[in-house]
Amino acid sequence: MDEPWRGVPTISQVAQAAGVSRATVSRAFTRPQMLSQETVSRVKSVAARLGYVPNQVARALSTGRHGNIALIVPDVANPFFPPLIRGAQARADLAGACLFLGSSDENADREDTLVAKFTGQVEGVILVSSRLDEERIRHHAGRVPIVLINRDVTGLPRVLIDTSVGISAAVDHLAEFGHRRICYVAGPAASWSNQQRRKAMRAAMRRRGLEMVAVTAQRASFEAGRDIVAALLGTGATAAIAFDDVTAQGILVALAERRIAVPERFSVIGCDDVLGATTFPPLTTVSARCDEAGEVALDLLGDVTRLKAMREIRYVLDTHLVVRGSAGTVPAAR
Amino acid sequence: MDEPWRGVPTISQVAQAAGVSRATVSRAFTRPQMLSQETVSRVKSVAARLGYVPNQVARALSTGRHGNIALIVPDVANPFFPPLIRGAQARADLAGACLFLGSSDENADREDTLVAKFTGQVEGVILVSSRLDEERIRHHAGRVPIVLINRDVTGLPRVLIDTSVGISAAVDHLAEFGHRRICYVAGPAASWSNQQRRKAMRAAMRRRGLEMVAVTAQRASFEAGRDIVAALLGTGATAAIAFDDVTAQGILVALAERRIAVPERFSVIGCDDVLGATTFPPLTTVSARCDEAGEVALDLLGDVTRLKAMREIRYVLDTHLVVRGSAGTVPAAR
DNA sequence: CTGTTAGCGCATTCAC
DNA sequence: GTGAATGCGCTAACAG
Repeated sequence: MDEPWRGVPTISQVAQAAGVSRATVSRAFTRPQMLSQETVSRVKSVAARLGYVPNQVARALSTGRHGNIALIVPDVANPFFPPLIRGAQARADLAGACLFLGSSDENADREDTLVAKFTGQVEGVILVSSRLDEERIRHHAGRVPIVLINRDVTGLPRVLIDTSVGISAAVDHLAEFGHRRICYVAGPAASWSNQQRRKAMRAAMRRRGLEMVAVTAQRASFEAGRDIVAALLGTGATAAIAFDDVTAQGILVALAERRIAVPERFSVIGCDDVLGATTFPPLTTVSARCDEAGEVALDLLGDVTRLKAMREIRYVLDTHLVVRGSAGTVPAAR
Repeated sequence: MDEPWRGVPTISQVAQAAGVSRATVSRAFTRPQMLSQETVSRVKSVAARLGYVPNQVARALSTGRHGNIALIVPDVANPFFPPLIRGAQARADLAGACLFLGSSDENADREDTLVAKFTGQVEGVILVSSRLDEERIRHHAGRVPIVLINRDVTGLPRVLIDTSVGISAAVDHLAEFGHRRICYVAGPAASWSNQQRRKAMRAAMRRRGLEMVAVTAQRASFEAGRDIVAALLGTGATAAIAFDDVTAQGILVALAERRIAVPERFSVIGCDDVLGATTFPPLTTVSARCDEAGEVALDLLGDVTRLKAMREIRYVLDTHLVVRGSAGTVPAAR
């Protein structure tokens, strides 16, 4: 069995077998209404018998469009992204498009390489939580339509998950429990989300007249969260709001290892709501609609390529606090 | 700013600007060693100035190869797959290939559609935990090179994660703790892994002279695991081995909700080791090298397409038990 | 070493 | 309604 998959027939073979011209076969697939009912069905049946299927590559070269789009995320393994990918995937299906996936490993250079590799092979790319600097993003945007998720670059279409209201609610929630010194556990410095969350928390804390302290995790990961707790406890804070759920989960486990009960002796709140109630105790968190972000981004990309012009679009998704069991009364006040 | 990304120059423009033929420009990029140093650098500099970049689609049509490969998984959001995707991704990078991602949603028809959509646009496809029946898999394999992961179809190249030794060790582990009636919490019926695990457990139990019972979760998910505990407890078993870690985690949480301490009153062991120590208590599990599976599959696909022949390859990855804290002494024996 | 010629498989003007 | 001709952008013989 040598090269069994090479047996893909071309349009010419179908044309010959059906006794029509290649143009007719082509039209039978792309504009059936231009042909007589009979011709269409005859061509199609012959095509089916031969197992013919239009060559997408050739079609793309001819028409200039193939409907492929690229999605680049910092880390496939981070639970924040799968729902988003799934959302984009669903929309791509609806549009008959295929999705290229790239994982930059939180590395700007790798992300740069990926975009370059995809450009010319896709009709548009979606950059999620891009670690690229503005200049490089603009550079790429000049070569291929780009939609940003969780990155705020003026002039480019972007969908932003605005966690500020959720963060504010989280601070209120903690304040009502009597917490006065709260720590922000920061994520990647290059992350727009991180900057936005930090800023939102600072504002909320100031408004409440509370004292904000901060520690920084090296990376958005379970391990980073676990490693940060010594520093976290050192700040004297009685509660923490973490950059994301995964980091919060790391904190939860490290606290459990130290026999520090949550929320009795320490409260922690996460961000993104990607873990659901799978932690112990179930994590109180700021809910973000990451699946919707993926859907919207793909739709936007469709608009952008269809309109053949890059419009200034800033689509903002809001958030809210999901109260579960990881935040409670401040120890001193018990 | 109208269609700013349309300004991509073609090979002809570069050729003209550099005063050479199109073939020379082509060679400057694909086989520089065929040209004089000087010509190469001159062409490349002109190309760079014009912002030329070879059109991958045209190149693919001409050469018949584009180095794209497709990866189809049942559910991107299931933590089993991201590491695998990441492994494949890494290898694809090394090979200069781009990765198409498809998520079938555990649905055979959708998977079927996806494969068809990708075929003709990729050089090969990797099917992970395919839900397709053998006939359909073979059908597709006749049109495009296919490598299977966790699906055992004779004649097709496949990489299998053999959990039987790990399962056996898990049973031993539980037996040593005094458990005599152990429940297998099954996953998707169409899953090869599920069948394999069930069989391995049955064999191990029989060998030990223990009593095996079983319940079936609708789907491999946290919720399914949580919903199954009533039935699980109803079996009278004192321990459970779950189809995968996610299901096990659901069981853990449901048990916690019922104030049934793990492992004091009930022991649970997972499969895949995709959660690490993120659960409470940390999950004892059968470790599977899912990232390696992705790497191997991609390498295999490379071999297959390079050799232009589909060889019978059956690559088996083994597993072992990772002991953490979710299994312990049987209640009655305490 | 480099230019010339000829397609890759398809969609798309035009004629008929 | 359908066929013949042309080109998408590039690579691959074949010359020279």
